[in-house]
Amino acid sequence: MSKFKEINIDHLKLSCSECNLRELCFPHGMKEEELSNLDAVVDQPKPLHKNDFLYRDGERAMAIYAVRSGCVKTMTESANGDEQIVGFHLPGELLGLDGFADGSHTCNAIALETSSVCELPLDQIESLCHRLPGLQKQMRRIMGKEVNNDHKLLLLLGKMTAEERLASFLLSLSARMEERHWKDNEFNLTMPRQDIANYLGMAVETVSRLFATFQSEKIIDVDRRHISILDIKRLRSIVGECE
Amino acid sequence: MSKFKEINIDHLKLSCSECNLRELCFPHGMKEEELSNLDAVVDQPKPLHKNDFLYRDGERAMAIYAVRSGCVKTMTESANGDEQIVGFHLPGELLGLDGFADGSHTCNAIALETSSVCELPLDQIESLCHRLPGLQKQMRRIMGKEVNNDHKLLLLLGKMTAEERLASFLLSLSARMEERHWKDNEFNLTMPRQDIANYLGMAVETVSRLFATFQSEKIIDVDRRHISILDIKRLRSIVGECE
DNA sequence: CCTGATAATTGATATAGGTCATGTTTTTTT
DNA sequence: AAAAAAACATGACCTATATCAATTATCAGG
Repeated sequence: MSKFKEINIDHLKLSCSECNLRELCFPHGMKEEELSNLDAVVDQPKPLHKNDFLYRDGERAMAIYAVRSGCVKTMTESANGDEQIVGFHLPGELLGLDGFADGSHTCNAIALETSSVCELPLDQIESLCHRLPGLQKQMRRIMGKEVNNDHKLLLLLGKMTAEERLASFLLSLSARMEERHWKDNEFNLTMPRQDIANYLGMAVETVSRLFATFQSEKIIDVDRRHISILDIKRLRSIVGECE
Repeated sequence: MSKFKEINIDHLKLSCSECNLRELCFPHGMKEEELSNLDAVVDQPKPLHKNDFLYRDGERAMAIYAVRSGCVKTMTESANGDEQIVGFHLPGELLGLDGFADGSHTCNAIALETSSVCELPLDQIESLCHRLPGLQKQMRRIMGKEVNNDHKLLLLLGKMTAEERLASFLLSLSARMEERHWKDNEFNLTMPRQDIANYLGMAVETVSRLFATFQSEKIIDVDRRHISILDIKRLRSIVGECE
């Protein structure tokens, strides 16, 4: 038995000003006194478990969300039932902007593993943005980022080969790991191959085969969901980036 | 010689409150007195000619733009030089949000034909949104729409067959024609086949062949750039929408 | 610790749609 | 009006990647 008392950290609210993700998240570029205003409205509900929905297509949009830990995927559904994953959201990344157009979400947000999120309620955003110019500006930046992200993905799906897509995916993950001051050459995939395949617009089998190829070419090392990037230059040259 | 005096309509400013596109554009949902505030800052520079750039990738973002007449395409460039068209913007539709992330545009915006646009200068947006809650709300709606649009396109590129893509494209155009109270079953394409192909992630030849197939099946009538939709139900069933 | 279920790999085969080549029509330039 | 250049169409062929099938590895629950 531990001599420490067990406490339920679910109910411990971590303030934005103390959050180590603040530079990636809502608070980016905000002043100290603005942050305390933000803290007052940001809620942290209990964590999501694997496969829990954060929100569903068609549901009324109540908030925008920031991932605090774990990973959340967003996916659109088509008329005839097939789905396209449009994003994997890592800690510090935001989601829920799809509800801005007409007040209802247009995609599903599902936790890939146990994850906690922070909520910024929509009904408070208006007044909050009015009081905090920093937040207003950050909101615009966030949306711009989302749009740019989507554009990159459109380019990937529209113009790249399967090999380029997977290389691009790994590079994107690596870069985002670095942003979080985590190891950028060694990380775990939080999603199954199926989800990677769906996101990149190809078949699972192709993902498997490409992982095998990259491994045999000593570009990466794959152990189940654990990825080590051995030759990032090769990855970059595959997607066509000059050094 | 005409007995009427020639006037340069380029310098005639049409106010937002009088614009017949106002319900699709910035003014949507705004009150009468808010509109006059909007009018005061919206600029209408001289028209763009075919192939003129409205803005370029990397350029500092100065404004967000609304198409008033004509059509403007936006395209992203990849590291290795290939391009993906991410949108065709019809009158009343907005563009330029890609500059919100870090103040610089990340795509090129090019006129497909002689087009005029209205500009809402970025440096005035902040104070204007502060004064006009209606604009603030509309800005959010606009961004949500952009995100939803991109998601639909991701689904198209990630999951649909060439046939479904082209059908989907025609249906989207038709719906947008209707929004503008134009004929929704008969319209002219403003873009060459090459651009359609690029946008839909396929080869020009495939676009040509599919137009021919659709025509032979009496789904549409194609005469060069003129499209008549003969059987919209068939188009809907191709993309998998139930009636 | 087993056991069915899920996830991942690997091989064989098929095909949607790309690429190449050629011809025609339309548009632009001189 | 002629020439050059785009834009578009159509046929023949090919390839990247999907699909199908079978096998192995991993995981979640009793």
